[in-house]
Amino acid sequence: MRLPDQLLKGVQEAMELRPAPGQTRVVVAMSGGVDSSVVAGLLKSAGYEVIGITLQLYDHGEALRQKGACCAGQDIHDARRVAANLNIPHYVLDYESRFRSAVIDTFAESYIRGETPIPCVSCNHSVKFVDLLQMSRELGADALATGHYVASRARTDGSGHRDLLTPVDLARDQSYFLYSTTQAQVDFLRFPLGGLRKSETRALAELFELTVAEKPDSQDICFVPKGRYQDVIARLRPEAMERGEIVHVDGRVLGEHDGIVNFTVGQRRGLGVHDGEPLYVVHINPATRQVFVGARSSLLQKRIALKTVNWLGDEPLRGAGGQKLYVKIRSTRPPVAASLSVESGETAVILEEPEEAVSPGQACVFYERPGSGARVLGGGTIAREEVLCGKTGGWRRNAAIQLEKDCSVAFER
RNA sequence: UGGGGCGUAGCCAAGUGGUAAGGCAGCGGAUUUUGAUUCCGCCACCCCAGGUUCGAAUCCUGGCGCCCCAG
Repeated sequence: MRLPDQLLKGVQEAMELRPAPGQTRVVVAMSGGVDSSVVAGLLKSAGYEVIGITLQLYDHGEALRQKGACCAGQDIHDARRVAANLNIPHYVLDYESRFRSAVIDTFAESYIRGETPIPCVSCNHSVKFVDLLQMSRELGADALATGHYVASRARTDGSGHRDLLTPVDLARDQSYFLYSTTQAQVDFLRFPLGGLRKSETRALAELFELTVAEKPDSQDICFVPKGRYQDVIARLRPEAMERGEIVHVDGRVLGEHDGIVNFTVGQRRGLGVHDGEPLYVVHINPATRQVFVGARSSLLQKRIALKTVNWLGDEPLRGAGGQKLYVKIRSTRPPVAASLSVESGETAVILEEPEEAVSPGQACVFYERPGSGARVLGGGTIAREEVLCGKTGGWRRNAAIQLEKDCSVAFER
């Protein structure tokens, strides 16, 4: 099959690799899905020397037939077939133990701490962009390409670095999951789908006659069979399933729950308690196993403290305090205006308008502006920094919402 | 054992003769490469038994249960 010259030229330009494609070796991270398969096809068609690598990340037994997963069982077969059809070398690497410690264990730890983790983030910044990237270098590759819907572009300041950008197809934007990618990793990575819409990718898959052309998009956590992540945690850290109180922010105990693992800040359903108006999880205290709930309005928050911040801006993070930017605190909503605060080593974001359900453990991702082609300036993990009131069991946050006047006992920062 | 009130889904609750609002909780689905959110859909023959009526959750009678006031 032959692709339009314009498309191939576009791919080459987006890759921004020095020698001609024929002298350039690119490793493609192939998950077995449509997107990364199309990337392999595109690069091969554009003349690059393509090597496909698929990571085997978790058990190939029970998850074998799971739909919408990646990186195990059927998906590995799919990737292998695609590579064979495209006539490119393909390797399957066993990263199970690495994945278990870097992603699955971390995932469980986070819930134990009363947070809501994003396994895709830790997978990207550990296994994929550290181990796989290292492997790519060892294979003599000039770049590692993935099927993520993000873009990147060489800077014009002569630094030799690249910027991470939001993609054309904002409905598919995956930059939220890639904020922790370091500058060095960004420099080596390429994202050939950043300029395409998902529908175009599907069309290309048809054109390449890929067996995965109609495969459904992946969904849910890849290593969790049947979407019950609680089961995974229960096996790893049973203490996350211990019962505890469900407490209204005004101090009333409304009921009991079956473990803090079942809750995330901002959650409404599945609480099992009622109070006339809808109740949302407002705070989780892992030490006492209390889950605090309250009205939707008590979820509003303007200041977001961050930890483990990754900064991709021009000047060092230290000097970036006060910088205006846009942030996303969840993957599926457009970024909102905010400013950066860097004080005595602590990074926080001050939102121009309060947001509800800022969930600790989730990501706060920085953008220079809304829309496509915007620079991703990094991001951080949303930290827990609430203050509990020992006296009444009531709760307040940042003094912004004062529910109790007599709060004196401040702990867990 | 005098007086008064009440009994509608798991909870709150509207409906006083015309064929059961709404909210909370729950369940199902859509959306989503995390978790959530959001959205859509589902969810009662009205304490029981008789009676009046073309027709009763609504009226009458009798039960049963609960609450309050009084002593």
